[in-house]
Amino acid sequence: MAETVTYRSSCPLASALDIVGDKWSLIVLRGFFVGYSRYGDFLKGPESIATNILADRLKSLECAGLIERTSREARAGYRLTRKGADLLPVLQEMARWGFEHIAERWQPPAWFMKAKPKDFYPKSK
Amino acid sequence: MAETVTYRSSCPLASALDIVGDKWSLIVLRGFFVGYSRYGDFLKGPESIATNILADRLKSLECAGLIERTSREARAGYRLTRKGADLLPVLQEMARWGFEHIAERWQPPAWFMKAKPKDFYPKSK
DNA sequence: CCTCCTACTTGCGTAATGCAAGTAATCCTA
DNA sequence: TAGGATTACTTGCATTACGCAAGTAGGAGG
Repeated sequence: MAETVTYRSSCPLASALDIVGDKWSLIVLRGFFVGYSRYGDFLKGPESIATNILADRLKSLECAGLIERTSREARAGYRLTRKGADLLPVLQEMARWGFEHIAERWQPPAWFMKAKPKDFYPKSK
Repeated sequence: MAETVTYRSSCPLASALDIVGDKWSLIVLRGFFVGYSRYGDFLKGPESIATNILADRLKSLECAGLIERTSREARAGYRLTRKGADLLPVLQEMARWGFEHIAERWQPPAWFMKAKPKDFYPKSK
């Protein structure tokens, strides 16, 4: 796994994709918005992510500053940072699009579509 | 290249990612919103996409119904369908996030941030 | 102490991406 | 209208990401 992100250009969209532009990162992020916080929670999601991919994604999201560990010890959980929580609108628009344009998708819950990034900011410390 | 999309789950977000969840699809889409329409246009973008990847992405986006060829002949251009144009909000939110959270990114142009998918719908026929 | 559970790592095969070169059908100029 | 330039790709091969199955390490409970 790469330790540092290398950007293809200075385009904000392209750079965002250099961080989350893969098959799994945004799925893992989605987990945080529905209340997941520990490794095992994500494994139980409906897409059945492989254990090595999950470990890898958690590391890269932490490395990119979108999530952080709740403690230094083993068996710690993870939580969103502001940077990570601020991706919520992207997930919302993507979910809206998927529901509208792909047949037979689950309807995104209203609470999810109405939520604000601030609702998921880490408790101030 | 796969001819048909296989969905990991019925989650609208996950399914959207099954279509555009890779390093390049949304970058190619971005091109259409800034006026690109032909193969060579996309090659000149700031991220220097490889020719084989571009050909592959154009095929898969067409296959998924996000874009269509302007004619059946060789040397044809491509254009967005409604389904493709409707992804604009996703790109906008991603660009907004990238500009806000990654240092020294280009500021997304105001016209881009204010644009509506309808502005890019194909001419009715 | 011994076993279970959680949180990972490792190994290995397949698929996606990246780079360079090649090709075929136009188009453009002389 | 011949011939080179241009456009729109394809092909081959190396590297990186993903997917599956199995293994390990360390704390928690009994």
